[in-house]
Amino acid sequence: MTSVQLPDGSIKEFESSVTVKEVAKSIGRGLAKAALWGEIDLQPVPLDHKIEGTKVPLKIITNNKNAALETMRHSCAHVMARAVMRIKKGSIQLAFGPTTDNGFYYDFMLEDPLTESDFPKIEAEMAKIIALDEPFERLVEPREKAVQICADLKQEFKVEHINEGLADDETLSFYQQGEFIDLCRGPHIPSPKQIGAFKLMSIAGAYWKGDQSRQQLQRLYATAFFTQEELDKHLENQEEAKKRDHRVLGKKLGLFHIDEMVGQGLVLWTPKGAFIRQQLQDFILFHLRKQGYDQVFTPHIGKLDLYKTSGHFPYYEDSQYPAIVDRDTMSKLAEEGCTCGELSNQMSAGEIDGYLLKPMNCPHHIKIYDSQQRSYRDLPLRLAEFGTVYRWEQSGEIGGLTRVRGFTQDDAHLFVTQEQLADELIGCIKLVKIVFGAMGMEDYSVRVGKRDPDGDKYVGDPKNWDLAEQACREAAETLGKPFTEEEGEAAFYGPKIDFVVNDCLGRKWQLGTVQVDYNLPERFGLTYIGADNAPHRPIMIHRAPFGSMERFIGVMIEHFAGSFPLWLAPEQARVLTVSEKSEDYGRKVEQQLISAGLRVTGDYRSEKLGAKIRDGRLDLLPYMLIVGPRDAENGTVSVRDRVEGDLGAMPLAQAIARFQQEVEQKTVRRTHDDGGGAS
RNA sequence: GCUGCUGUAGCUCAGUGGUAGAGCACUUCAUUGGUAAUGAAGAGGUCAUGGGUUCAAGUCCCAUCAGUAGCUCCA
Repeated sequence: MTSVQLPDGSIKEFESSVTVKEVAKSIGRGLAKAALWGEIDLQPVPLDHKIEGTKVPLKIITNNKNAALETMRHSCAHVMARAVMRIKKGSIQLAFGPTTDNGFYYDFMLEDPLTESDFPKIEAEMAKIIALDEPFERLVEPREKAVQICADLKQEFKVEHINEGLADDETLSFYQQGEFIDLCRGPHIPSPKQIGAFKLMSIAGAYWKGDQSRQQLQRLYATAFFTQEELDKHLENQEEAKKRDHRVLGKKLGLFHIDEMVGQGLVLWTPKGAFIRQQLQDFILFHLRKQGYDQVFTPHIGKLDLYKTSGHFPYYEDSQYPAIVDRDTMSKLAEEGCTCGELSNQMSAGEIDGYLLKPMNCPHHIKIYDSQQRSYRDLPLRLAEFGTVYRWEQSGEIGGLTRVRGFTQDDAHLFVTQEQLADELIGCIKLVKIVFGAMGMEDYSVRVGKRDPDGDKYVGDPKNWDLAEQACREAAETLGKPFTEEEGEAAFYGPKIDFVVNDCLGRKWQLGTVQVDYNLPERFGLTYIGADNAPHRPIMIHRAPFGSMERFIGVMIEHFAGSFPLWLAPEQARVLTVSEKSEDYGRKVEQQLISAGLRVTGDYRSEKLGAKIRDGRLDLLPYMLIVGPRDAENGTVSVRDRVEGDLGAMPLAQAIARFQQEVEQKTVRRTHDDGGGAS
């Protein structure tokens, strides 16, 4: 008599000993098919494991749970580490080897560093280890013994981790497979044969415990799946994702250029990309006017004094372009043999003045606020500017449009009273909603950053902070989608709401942001005269629905996979002539469309129609207008739609009306094969 | 900034120490066609930059610049 207790507490009874597989079968055929292995008391057991006894606690692990995949991948990480230890000479320190969304990695410190040329050897060794089919055996040891084991293995990271990271654990578990033993919480798969297919992906540097001041380790990335088909599918998806990468599409579609000679992270907008950017600006401007914003312009530089008052200099000096010093001062300093360090010290001390390329727009806007006396009747004052700012981002961090050194924020600063704060925040959120809504971007996450209750770095009255955090929360609620509240994520000057999207490779980027600020009004001594005829301190809201035009457009290119909706497409339609005989009619059609306000070009080459259509498809044109003798005779165009394909001939006026309506309504139409939006 | 990889024609890439290559794009000519590639010819290069090794360097070594995967950072 054997009985098994399932995770839901139910008991299954059997006449004699049973295998895990048989238990699964007794529950259902589907489960038996999906079952990969069992788990008894955290110990994985294979499907043919014989269960005996009463009330044996059994969990059946299936393929359709991510947990199974993660367990298998983590076991594969052990196999990989074991293979590396067999292959590489010299000392090898193991760090951590967790799973990630797409696979797993293991961190090593090696005397003989890894390179990609080691991959085939490591993969072959892994295959050998898997073929041996040795189980992962769990060992539980008391602290002292555990430390001793790691010390004997000369695994100093593990010793440190037991003493610090796992200081509260009385016992520690290890998993051993053949000669390889590793401190590990588990669980593992019952047999390495469960690792269906694996592949080493890349090597990268990573700091021990994520701390830049600690040792830099080598991180070996890999992935694994239960079947070769799944791995192949994954690799194919990765390839597809690369094709919609905005850096690839930007080049292919001629949207922007970044030139070595101009400088790292400095974007040159080509006509097509500039057009898209202008459309987006016009779009948001329309809504800003409706919401009572005032547009301003401010210069790209400002005196150091401005940033000393704001507190951005010298505190953020390292992430700014060096200050601009006037010519006379510069030559005097050069004669004195002044070093960069001295120059910087003198600047912070205020001994010499200079100008900074603006790293943000707020100080300039504050000075506009402060340029006249303000009454409570003037508030809220909303100053908006597409303000270009420059930041000295670390060289290794720069890439494409998503992290650059010069970028334009769709910035605005709202000067409000405490009573107005909540409503104004809701207004800001509304704009963000309009932006994401117009793009059909639904897949973004919202984070409300609150102060750390134990922190002491925050400026402003705690009572006002409570009100502001509450206001942020309520504003976020108006989005009608879930958001996270994160303690300690607020800036020191106020709470904020951030909007984060993923790019085509799964990296997260913050786009829109709405931030409450108690600090700058204080530092600049801003006031307004209240109804009580006494001066009061306004509160500032910094907000940018797009975030930066560069980053937003980068993410947007990937979201649409380059197939922009008609209102954003730089080239909305192209006239294709069937032969040169129809060129006159084609040019007439092109001209009429242009007169109707559409962005249209013509392809009058002596190519075959098929070739012209192919080129148009590759350029991701929303519409192609095919004209031949038949159309010339009937005054029609044959419309080829990016989504629907050939729509047949229709009168030119009908086609124009259709396009104008689609532009007017900012319709977002998605083809089925463009992935449905990675962002 | 750090670790790994990469840099060859406008683009995508081949080229393991011995005369610089392909496809696409471009130009010209022929062709005049109805929904994803007509044919032929031509032009196009300081092999990222600067040093070094060698009889000889696109190829090997070093440095710099840039790109890239990741780490760290991001007012």
